[in-house]
Amino acid sequence: KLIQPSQKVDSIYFFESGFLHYYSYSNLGERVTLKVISPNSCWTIMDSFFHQKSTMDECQALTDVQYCELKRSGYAAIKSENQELANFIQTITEYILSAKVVEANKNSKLSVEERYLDLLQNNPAMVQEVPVSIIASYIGTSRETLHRIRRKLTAA
Amino acid sequence: KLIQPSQKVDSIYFFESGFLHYYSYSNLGERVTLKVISPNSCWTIMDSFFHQKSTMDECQALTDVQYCELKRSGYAAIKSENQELANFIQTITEYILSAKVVEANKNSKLSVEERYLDLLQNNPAMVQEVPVSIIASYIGTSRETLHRIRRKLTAA
DNA sequence: CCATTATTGTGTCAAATGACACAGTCTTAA
DNA sequence: TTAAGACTGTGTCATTTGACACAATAATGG
Repeated sequence: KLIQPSQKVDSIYFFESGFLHYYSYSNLGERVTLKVISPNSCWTIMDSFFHQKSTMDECQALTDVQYCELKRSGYAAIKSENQELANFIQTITEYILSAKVVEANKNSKLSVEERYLDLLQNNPAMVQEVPVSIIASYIGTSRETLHRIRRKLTAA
Repeated sequence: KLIQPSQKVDSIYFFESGFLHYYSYSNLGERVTLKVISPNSCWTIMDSFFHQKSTMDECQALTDVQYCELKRSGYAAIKSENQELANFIQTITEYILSAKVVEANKNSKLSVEERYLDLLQNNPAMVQEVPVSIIASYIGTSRETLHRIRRKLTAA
């Protein structure tokens, strides 16, 4: 539990290298992977960052990680700097929002196996470096079922 | 196919009454419900609206519908009106983005049955007025499995 | 009012999945 | 080098699910 136990998140992070595991627990106590954060990506727990709420989720490094941090005060400063920067941030926010919806819709349309194939295509490094059990939870299935899928794929 | 066949979406809509079915097709040709739009909510296909792309999804009214429309030009006009309105839109966008992520994370943690119970709690009108087959597709299961869940619930 | 269609309820059965158990492999630290 | 721990591979089995088929019940349109 290196990065977040159950606290307020006051920064946006940019990860230069390494993989992180963002997860939570279902009401049956089972750990659910919400996201695996890959290198060269921005991330924060938005609900906590925007609304200054404490989160119940957790995040921990799966490998060594290098990252930069933009504090809330820095974010606010950029927004109030001038109109252009504010507009730029608005554009980015719209972009991320749109991408989130597209991603959610894509997942609705894909089976577990298709999600795995999609991962293999778009993020092979993640498949290699992150434990199978976490990948399985991320695509919404059990370790064993993911293993069956992989066995089938190598057979072909 | 009353509202969108496969075209560009140039407006944000506000629905005053009625339910809409937003759906797409998997690569096996099976129809997948992406969202059921309830009354008193705002909606658009963001990827199409923000990036002026054409969508492959479809949307049709399930009941009589009353709505308002904000065209892209109107949206741009509001944003450029003055700094306060632009900031307000930024705040709303951040809010929606955060809510989307929270919703996606919640769904990851819930089983099909829990999603149905959640719907019953938070949107009983939708459960009553929208066909079971569409509700089933929306929560990610078959018509029959949803039926089994409902049978079990009424038995208890 | 009847006929047609859409939607819902239900049973059966094959297929997919998750849980469990355990063996194999790899890494790490003493 | 060995022991411990973590992760992976794999088989079995009970449960769940989806697909199919069809009856029952609305809803709709002449």
